[in-house]
Amino acid sequence: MEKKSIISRIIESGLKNTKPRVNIIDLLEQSDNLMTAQDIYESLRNNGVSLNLSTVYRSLDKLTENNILNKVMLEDGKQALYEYNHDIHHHFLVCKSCNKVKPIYSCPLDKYEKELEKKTNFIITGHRVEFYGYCKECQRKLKNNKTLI
Amino acid sequence: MEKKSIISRIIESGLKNTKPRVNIIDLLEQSDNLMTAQDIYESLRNNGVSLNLSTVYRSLDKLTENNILNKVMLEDGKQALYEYNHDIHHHFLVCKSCNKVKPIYSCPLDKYEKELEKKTNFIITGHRVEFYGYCKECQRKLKNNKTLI
DNA sequence: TGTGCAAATGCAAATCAATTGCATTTAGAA
DNA sequence: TTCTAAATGCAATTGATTTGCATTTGCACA
Repeated sequence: MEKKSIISRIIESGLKNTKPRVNIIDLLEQSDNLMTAQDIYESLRNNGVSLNLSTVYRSLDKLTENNILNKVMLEDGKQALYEYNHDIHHHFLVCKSCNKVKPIYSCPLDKYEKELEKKTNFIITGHRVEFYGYCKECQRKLKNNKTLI
Repeated sequence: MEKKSIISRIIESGLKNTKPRVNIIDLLEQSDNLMTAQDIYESLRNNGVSLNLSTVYRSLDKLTENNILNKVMLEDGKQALYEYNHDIHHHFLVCKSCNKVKPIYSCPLDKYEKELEKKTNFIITGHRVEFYGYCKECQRKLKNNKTLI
């Protein structure tokens, strides 16, 4: 995404257009992988952007609040992951060996969710689904080494 | 569950039968709600059981490793929750207002999971689903107060 | 029924992600 | 250009969880 529309998204949210925010959004928008606050901090530093880790955390909070980014907590619950919010409903497929996280852009739950609302009297506003397993590469490693890393 | 079968489960796992472990399993087995390590620690202390918080954490780890308990990480990712493992596949319905967590004993994903395995070449070993929304009681509060707690 | 030893515990200190207080800087409205 | 709320940097703090180490305990085996 060009810088201009990143800046628009920031400003339309009522946030100030600052370098750390533009850099963070830009980085996540380019990235194929979800990133932790620390990942983001290091990646930007390595690319000559000077900023503070607490600024990264504060920016991520604001940008997540304003739906420019998504915050994702996987099963291990160690660190939060962030992704650019493309406004496309999706879930994740997580490899338990290499920890790669792959988005899945189909969702089997729409009908089920409606049923569940009726059955439970809840108003359901969202759901979270993750699949855990082993990716093709790690399956191959398993075959060769008889052991997963 | 009677103490005897709790002890059997511990011993069958190759763990030592200790008071903290029996107490923790017993508590979670009785409990209607998922509990944090802190919850468990306080509840046992209040019932006259003397034990240390780090013992609670270490016990929870061992008992989770051995599938006697389940560790659950919700979206907020603040504290881990634990439940007795009844070996019945289930998911959760979480109220975003009062944070109540309700287990759901139906699962819409079996067929979908198989499709996904084919499509992605992953071997899928498990999945996690949570629904987020507002429970009946909190909906009522919303109506009355025009604001959720 | 005692003995030995690995496993478990208690306690204090450490870790690690994330948050906060406060002084300084900055974006952007007027 | 000026002004002010918002954002940042830095250091200190928090809160959940983990770890090191000395002590205790469960339990296998004599």
